[in-house]
Amino acid sequence: MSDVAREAGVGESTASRVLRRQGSSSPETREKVLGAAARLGYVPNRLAGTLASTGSNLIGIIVPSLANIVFPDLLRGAGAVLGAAGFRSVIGVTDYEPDSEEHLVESLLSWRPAGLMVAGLEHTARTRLLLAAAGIRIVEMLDTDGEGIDTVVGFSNREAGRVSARHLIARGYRRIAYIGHDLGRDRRAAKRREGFLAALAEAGLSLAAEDVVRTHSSVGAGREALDRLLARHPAVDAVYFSNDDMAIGGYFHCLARGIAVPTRLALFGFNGLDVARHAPQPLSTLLTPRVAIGATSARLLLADDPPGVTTLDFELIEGATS
Amino acid sequence: MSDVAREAGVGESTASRVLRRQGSSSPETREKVLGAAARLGYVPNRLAGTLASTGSNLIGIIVPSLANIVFPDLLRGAGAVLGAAGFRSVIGVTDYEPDSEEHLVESLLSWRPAGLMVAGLEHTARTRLLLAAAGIRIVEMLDTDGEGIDTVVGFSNREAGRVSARHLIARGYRRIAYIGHDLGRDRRAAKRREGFLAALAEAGLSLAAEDVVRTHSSVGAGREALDRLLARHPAVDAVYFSNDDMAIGGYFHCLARGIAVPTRLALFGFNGLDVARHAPQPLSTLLTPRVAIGATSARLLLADDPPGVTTLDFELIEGATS
DNA sequence: GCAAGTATTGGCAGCGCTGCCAATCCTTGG
DNA sequence: CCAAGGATTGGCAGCGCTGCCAATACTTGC
Repeated sequence: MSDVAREAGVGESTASRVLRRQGSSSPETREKVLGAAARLGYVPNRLAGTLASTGSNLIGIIVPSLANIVFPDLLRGAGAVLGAAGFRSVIGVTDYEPDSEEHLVESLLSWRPAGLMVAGLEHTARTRLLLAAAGIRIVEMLDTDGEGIDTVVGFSNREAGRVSARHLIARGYRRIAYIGHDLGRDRRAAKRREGFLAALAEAGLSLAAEDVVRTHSSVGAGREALDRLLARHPAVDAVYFSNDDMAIGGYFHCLARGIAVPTRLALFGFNGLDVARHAPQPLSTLLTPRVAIGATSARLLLADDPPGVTTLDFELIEGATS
Repeated sequence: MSDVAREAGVGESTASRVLRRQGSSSPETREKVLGAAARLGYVPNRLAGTLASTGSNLIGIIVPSLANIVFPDLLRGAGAVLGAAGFRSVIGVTDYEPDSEEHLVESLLSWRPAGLMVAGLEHTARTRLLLAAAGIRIVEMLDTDGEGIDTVVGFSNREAGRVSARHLIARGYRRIAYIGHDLGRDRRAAKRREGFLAALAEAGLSLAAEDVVRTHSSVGAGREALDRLLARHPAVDAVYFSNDDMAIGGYFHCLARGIAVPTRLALFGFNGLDVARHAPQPLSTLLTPRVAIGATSARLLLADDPPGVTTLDFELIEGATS
């Protein structure tokens, strides 16, 4: 920057002020500085800028995965709001490992971000400590079943499970099964299952069958799981899937095997993915406002409201598979 | 850090050395410093660290979108390699706007990243200038049809289009249509279409019909486009889609309307998405090594090989829809 | 027991910028 | 024409760390 100042024949502070369009400067000075900067191909150094001033324009965002479109959707919503406000996102992917999350929090914090967004409420004790002590706004996303550190934006996964169960029960299904994926790591999916079981219990029912794969969720896994489950429990009349990826797999299995949906077997998912909504029979599922949660989280991160919980609820999509 | 040094009763440089596990230090000193750091809840400041030293551990990654799983896949591959090497990704999303890309490049460059990864070869003149002058490794991903700035990792989209056309021709289809999405912005999709048309021409054929939606690609758009196209051109016997999202939509339309695939109508996509491969009839498509491209790009970014083009080719999936 | 290493340590400049404050210039009103 | 007040400008410390170098402590071989 001092090169630019010299080239423009002005002081460093003046150059700095012009380049940041902050404070006052005469039009001629501005022109001189901008011209010099352009001539020299000057690219500011935000490291130095941020170090010298107070706040950075970096926002850390931590998600468990990028393989499931849910999280890119979240990033998309957040990125749009942050980008428009001149902020940049630094992404960390935990792979659903709490320890990995802890490292990422440390690592991202060392960049002195203006705020941190993280998916979920479950963290290691040290992660919570780091976040609480960071002195920046923390937003936890996608879940409201538990204690937040600062700001929380999402919905109740337990309630999502309950709503799904009540829907199936109301439709008359009684031999209801569950098909899920790695629940030890995906805590939100586990909460949905809990809520689902609780609502079944309230109706005097229990799970007719269950198949939980060890891998992460995928269409293929859902398809295979349903095949397995029906082989063992042919009397099942409805299946609740841990998410739409799995449910679409189940739906494909039914199409392939000529299993009538929903007369012979009902299917219910979670997320309201684009592909699920445009299937020949739109999948019955819960639409989650993922992009909106990302956007709202970003907005709250940049605002300075008091800590609190913002609920952006899911919406029941009746579909044609239940 | 000076607080930590004081608390530990050592000099700043010693503390710095211990905290970076670099250079030599006695076990006792190390213990003292680490203890002090833990007691004080010390979080290093990489801004200062990077400013004082030479290189940062930030890598800028610029993609056009997060709505299509292709790009999260790319990020996933890159992130895994980068994360393992202690690097962090700063993401920018251009929304397919070259000007937006230019701003992002500037903005990311101001963080003095150790390298920059960007999807595609098409940039504004100024973007190319900025990238070429940045003095860091630049990797352009997903396309090899054109001039790269430094390192290029991907495949030929034009060739992908050609291969797809030849496949359909070899299968005996002659009244072939194209269904695509916003080609002005998605240059790679446009190149595939070009290659496709070129191969048709080589066989003495031309497009029997075409429907290009203005929006970005989606299952719903593909479904509607096929409906429209068949209404106007019922004789079409095969459709090449701009990608699997669109093709899946087309497939769903066929299922819903009872159109026999591939006997009455063949469908061909691009990308080899999970959902497409597990459909009742696996979609005929080209599988692109997106995660591998991300990973390879990251690896080359961190290595210091000479500039060049690395081709990671797509693979023809015969599927059951052609 | 001593010189010649080798391991360990601390001091300090400086990375490139911004914030503060003082200096200078230009208006305006009387 | 002059003083007061605002606009514009420049100098310089310092953000928190690392790299360099000199100083000190400990080994080893003979």
